[in-house]
Amino acid sequence: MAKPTMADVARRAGVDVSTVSRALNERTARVLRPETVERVVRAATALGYRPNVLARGLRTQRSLTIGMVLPDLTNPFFPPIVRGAEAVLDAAGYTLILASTDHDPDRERRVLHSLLGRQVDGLLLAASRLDEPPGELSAPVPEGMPVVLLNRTGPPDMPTVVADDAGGVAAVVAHLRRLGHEQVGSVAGPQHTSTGRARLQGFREACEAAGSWHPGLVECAEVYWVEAGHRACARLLERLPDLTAVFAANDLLAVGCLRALRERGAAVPADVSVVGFNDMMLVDLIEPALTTVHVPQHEIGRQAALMMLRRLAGDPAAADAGGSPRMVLPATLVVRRSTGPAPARGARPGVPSVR
Amino acid sequence: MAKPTMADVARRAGVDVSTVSRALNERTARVLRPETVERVVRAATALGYRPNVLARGLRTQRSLTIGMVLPDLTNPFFPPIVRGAEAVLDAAGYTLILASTDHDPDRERRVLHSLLGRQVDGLLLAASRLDEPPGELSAPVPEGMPVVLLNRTGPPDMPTVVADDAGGVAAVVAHLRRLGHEQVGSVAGPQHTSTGRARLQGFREACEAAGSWHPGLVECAEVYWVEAGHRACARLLERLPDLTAVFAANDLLAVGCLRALRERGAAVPADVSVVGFNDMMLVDLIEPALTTVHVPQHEIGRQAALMMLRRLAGDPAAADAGGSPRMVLPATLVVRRSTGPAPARGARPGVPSVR
DNA sequence: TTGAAAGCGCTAACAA
DNA sequence: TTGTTAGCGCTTTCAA
Repeated sequence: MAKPTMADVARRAGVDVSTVSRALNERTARVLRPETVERVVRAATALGYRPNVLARGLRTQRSLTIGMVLPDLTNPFFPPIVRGAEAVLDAAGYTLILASTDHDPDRERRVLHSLLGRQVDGLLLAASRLDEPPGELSAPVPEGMPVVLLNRTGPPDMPTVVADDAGGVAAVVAHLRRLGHEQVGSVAGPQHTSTGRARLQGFREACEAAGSWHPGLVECAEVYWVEAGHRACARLLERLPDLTAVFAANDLLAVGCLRALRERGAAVPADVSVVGFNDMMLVDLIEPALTTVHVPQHEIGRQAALMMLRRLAGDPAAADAGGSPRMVLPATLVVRRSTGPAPARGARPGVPSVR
Repeated sequence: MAKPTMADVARRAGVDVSTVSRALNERTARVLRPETVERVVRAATALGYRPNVLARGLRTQRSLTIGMVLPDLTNPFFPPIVRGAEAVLDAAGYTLILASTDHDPDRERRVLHSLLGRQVDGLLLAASRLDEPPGELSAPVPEGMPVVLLNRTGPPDMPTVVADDAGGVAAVVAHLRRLGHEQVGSVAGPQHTSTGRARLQGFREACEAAGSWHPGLVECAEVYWVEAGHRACARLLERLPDLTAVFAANDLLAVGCLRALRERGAAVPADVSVVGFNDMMLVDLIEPALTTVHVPQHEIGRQAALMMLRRLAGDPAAADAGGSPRMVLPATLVVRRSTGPAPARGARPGVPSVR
């Protein structure tokens, strides 16, 4: 017999299926006579019985499944987040279903549609687009469907877990100022993402506080990818050849900056300092080891999942708090080799400075 | 009304649910009067109806779901594979469910159990352990459940997609010999993985062919991770201080080797050449850019998924072929900066050679 | 061309 | 303490 069902177990144990159901369910097993439970369990294991989670879900209206939507699993930023979320959801009996959007709103719609069709109990969104009208997602999510936003912001009434972008950027700018850099440029992230905006905003505010803000200091990359950073940095250097430091809104962009600078013969950090964001795996191994801002990815996933579980449990505390918890996890500067003292005045990129 | 069901659509369209079912199903819609279909479709969209895939699955005995088991999503090797598989499965209407084992047979068992409970239609296994008796998995997989192995080998009757490890390793050894290296050591991968074994085996054969084989040339890492590579390389150098080249069975291990060599003051590639395996993202950016063997990860995922689809379709061609297709995808050497000519004889690591 | 009815595997009243 | 019954949302015979 291919897949034993509850009826098979019932027959073998000489009881009704409902008794099997009760015996196999933690909560209801205690109402049965222990020897009955024993007999059922024995029959079940003998047959290699495995409950059909889908059938149960159909009956109980809970699939024990959470959908997680992200732009691209290939971006090293996401796997640790996934593992973090997976760890807590798995422990609670939930299964995670991943879906990639490739930043494509159309794909996001399709993907959301598919997840909803699979009756997910909740949605972890790491990819909501900011340019949608607040309160709307790119696909209609049913009333009351628990949603948690990760590393993105969205409608104010939606639970969110983000890293402290502004704090991280402020630390970066302070670090560079301390090293004597006055001309600090930035390769910003895509401005349809909330991290892209938040980090640019943070950069702007930090510069303004230091009295050195100028719109020309910023060049935006279209996506968080090495090539985009390369191009954006090239444009930036074209305009501001005297730059002594560049802050990239993302490690991948920073790597692109490193390349652009190398091509121009500028030494890092002797001529130009470079800072990234995220502290992705392996960026401590590139040359020079990248100074960056560490974002607690695993913890972001964990906390988002915990928030989701609270929602699913209908946590009264969460409701009492009067709205949506917005969790901001600290982002901390990690100083490595890609930043150094500003070159002596008058020195030019390409002309190795003596430090 | 929270979630409109087929009954809601039927009521609104003034037909029976069975008619709704027929109207909404490509295959059966053509038996209905076009205007009926039209009416049903209109009612469905008006209500924002979304078919319940779980309920359908319960009835049709197909969940349109494939489980993929892998050791660790955080290992950069896997995401491209996942995307490759996802791309073809998604196009065929299937959803992928990922599960991580962390190399723990116990977790693998649990994870498999969970996937089977979710009624997956097939299993993509990137993590079967080789030390299980052939023909057995670490959890009982039901008769007839389609299984495809990725980047691992297993029981001979099981469809498999692997990279050409032996060919890749042979190219590595040939490359190093051409550069004049005679003392080539290897930091091998964990020997309970098939890639670990295949690459060690390939290394051994290549050395034997060159008449330079010696068991002492190899040191095994316990896992594919930077620290493990670091330790293994340190042990290797302890024993063979005159080594001029080391082949690591994996890029992460190679990065560990780079660290171990740096600690000992050996320059790469001037004193010692280092080669990795896999061509993981970002290894072209570390210093020195890593010479490695490119493994077509995305393609591995794609092909495995295609194989799975063929199985699911009960492809007669596959059956006619008389057994399990075993696909071997070419692995190609990518020469970058971490390999160079062997240092002049007599030169010692730590003493910069003049080349 | 459409409707009626049964049933996928399970849970949860309600009875006994 | 256990069995009977109904039904979750859907597909698929079988009739009409």
